[in-house]
Amino acid sequence: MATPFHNPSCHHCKDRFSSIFCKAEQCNLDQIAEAKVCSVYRKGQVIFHEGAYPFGVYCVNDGKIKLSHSGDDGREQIIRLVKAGDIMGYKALLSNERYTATATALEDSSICFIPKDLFLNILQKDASLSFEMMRILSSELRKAELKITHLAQKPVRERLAETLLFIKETYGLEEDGHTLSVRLSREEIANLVGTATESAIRLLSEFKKDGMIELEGKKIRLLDMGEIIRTANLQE
Amino acid sequence: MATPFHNPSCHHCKDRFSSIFCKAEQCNLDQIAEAKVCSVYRKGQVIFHEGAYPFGVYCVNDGKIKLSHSGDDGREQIIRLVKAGDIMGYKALLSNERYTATATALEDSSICFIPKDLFLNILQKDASLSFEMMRILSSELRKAELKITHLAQKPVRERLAETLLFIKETYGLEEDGHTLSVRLSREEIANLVGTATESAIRLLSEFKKDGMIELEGKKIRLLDMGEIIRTANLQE
DNA sequence: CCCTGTTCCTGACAAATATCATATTCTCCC
DNA sequence: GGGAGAATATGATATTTGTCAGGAACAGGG
Repeated sequence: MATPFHNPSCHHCKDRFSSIFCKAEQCNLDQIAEAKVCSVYRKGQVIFHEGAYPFGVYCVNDGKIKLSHSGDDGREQIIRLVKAGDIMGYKALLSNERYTATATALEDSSICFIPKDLFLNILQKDASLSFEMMRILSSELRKAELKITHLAQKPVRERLAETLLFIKETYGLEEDGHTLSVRLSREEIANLVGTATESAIRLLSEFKKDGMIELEGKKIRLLDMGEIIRTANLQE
Repeated sequence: MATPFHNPSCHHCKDRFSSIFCKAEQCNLDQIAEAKVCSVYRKGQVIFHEGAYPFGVYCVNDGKIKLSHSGDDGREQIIRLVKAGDIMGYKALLSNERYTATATALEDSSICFIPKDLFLNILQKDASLSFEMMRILSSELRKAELKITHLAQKPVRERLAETLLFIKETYGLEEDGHTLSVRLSREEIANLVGTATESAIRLLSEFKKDGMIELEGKKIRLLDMGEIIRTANLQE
């Protein structure tokens, strides 16, 4: 299972200015810093499971995580990519229901756990934290609705290009300025796009043939951003 | 344009126990009751437009409204059906961006408008109201993510059956216990399902032939709920 | 190092769905 | 009531996408 380790301090967390907690009042931050438990999860490890009851909220200190639904026939649909500074598991907590998604580490990650009672308690007291929470929820909802529209209306080719851009937005590029700084299997890419693995593979090959990208194992280099954006056919 | 009329009182609103405002403190409710402006919108009228800036939040006193994105190629995707007691326009307000959806009345509706400053102000002060707001956002997000999974993984036939169930859940049935109490065009149904209008029409005909539903103009009667549920193939 | 299981890739084919064309029916307005 | 325009219905066809099959490349463990 996950390995606990010396808690990194919230006050020195490298994401303390970008995460939701940058809005929290100092005294509340102190409480969180004291109560939280941090653990290291290895690549592939599950942080929480769809169907389980939530006991708190997770704040990613470092690493990359995917959140996915397991569809009826067992196929996975990735609904969110989580990065350092992001929190996860709040939806289930707020609506007091079970997790609707499974969180799996895409690489070794260190993740802090904040107990339910404390988090909800602080949320009640700290208006600016709860406002920030609403902002996050609104923005996720907006993205989800856009994704619904695109799934319903855009062909796989456009959605794949869009997904590449989305991965870049989320996790950024490596030092070379081209390579996506996350390693995803073709199946994971397909599950992000919402298509069959073979279709994703085929289209990636096409993109490569067209000079838009370069493939080397799980490395994906975005060569022609202009053409990728054009292929994604975004208007909004 | 919309016709203003004598404001219905929040304190006697038939939805005061089910809407988000049932959680608000009394004094805040008073403020809202005083500041709000209510208007009647005729069927087909637009309440707010995608791309416009929000000046407040809308609370539906009576009627039925659709919220839709206009896709790149002009095809509409319906992302939410709104009923009496629901609020709308909060996403744009909270994230301080423009509307991402257009709200159109599906039938004559009376809708209250609550100015932005007041709403945000009260949200800051009233912890239980803002908690309720988070609950609503979480639940919408959950629904949106489920829809993403289904769009990506389920065939149109199943999604259509699911959509019929969804319409029933949202707007309920008429007195006969079978007829959906909303009149939607075939195109609107298709835009809810995320498919071509012709496909929706064809499948509705099939459902009818199979005895699951009965069609009479825009009236849809759900005859065999068991079979509809089975066709929707819901597991979650 | 080799073996084994997994992932990746490509081709052939099948199924699902969209598109186009054309009736038919409905609706609303004069 | 009659006519114009829209909505609905249905068939034929094209396109997109998924599925299946088989081989190549790769990764990890003994």
